[in-house]
Amino acid sequence: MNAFAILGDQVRRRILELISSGEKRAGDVVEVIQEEFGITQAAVSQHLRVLRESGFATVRQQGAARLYCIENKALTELDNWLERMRGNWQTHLDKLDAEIKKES
Amino acid sequence: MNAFAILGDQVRRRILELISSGEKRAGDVVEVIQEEFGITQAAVSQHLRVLRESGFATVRQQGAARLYCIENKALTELDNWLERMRGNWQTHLDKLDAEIKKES
DNA sequence: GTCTTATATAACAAGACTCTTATATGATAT
DNA sequence: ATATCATATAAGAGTCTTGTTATATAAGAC
Repeated sequence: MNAFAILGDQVRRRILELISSGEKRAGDVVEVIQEEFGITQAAVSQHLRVLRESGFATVRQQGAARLYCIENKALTELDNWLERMRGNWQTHLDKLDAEIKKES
Repeated sequence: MNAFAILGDQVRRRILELISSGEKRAGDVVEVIQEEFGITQAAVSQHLRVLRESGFATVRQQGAARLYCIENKALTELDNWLERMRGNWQTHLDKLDAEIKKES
């Protein structure tokens, strides 16, 4: 799965939001997601795994708990792509502008 | 499909790149995608449809051809989300910084 | 050690996605 | 009107995703 596909899932986006402001225990994430989406602990854990393996999140053990934290490197990839798209588009608009000015 | 899911597909991202610098005939898009991904005209047409229906692209008829163009509104949605994520993350980092300074 | 708590994994079912081939539509040319 | 070109749609197959239940692992409490 590529970075965009990872974010294609609503639940994963929400998890990222939850861990983006700082470390959260897996259990706390589960609690919120369960309330909001009504899915099982297992399902949430699988999403956490996807985020881990794709580099969107990092984990560390703390006692019996596991703390998840967002890793902004992956977000950067997305951002770069959007930036490039916007760039192309803008170039196009600029050309149109130039056309219009030439005509008038 | 949400905006992120739309971009989850490699082919669709490539199509967006192709039409981001200005209008392109469906046929021209098909040609490039076919060469790069080896899929049929029908498959490309289906992706174009997804992009159309999700608001990522607009079309207009020109003779027998249909011209596709990127619509940047949808990209904005993604951008906003990334911005917000980065914001949360940054706030978190700032807090850590403050912590460290207090300690030293 | 045994029990409990926190989390991950396995196996599988249901549904969504993305192709394919075949066919339809709609514009242009003759 | 018919043929052709450009593109879209339909129906179906295979695959991928995302859930579920059941179970495993691993840490801490007693």
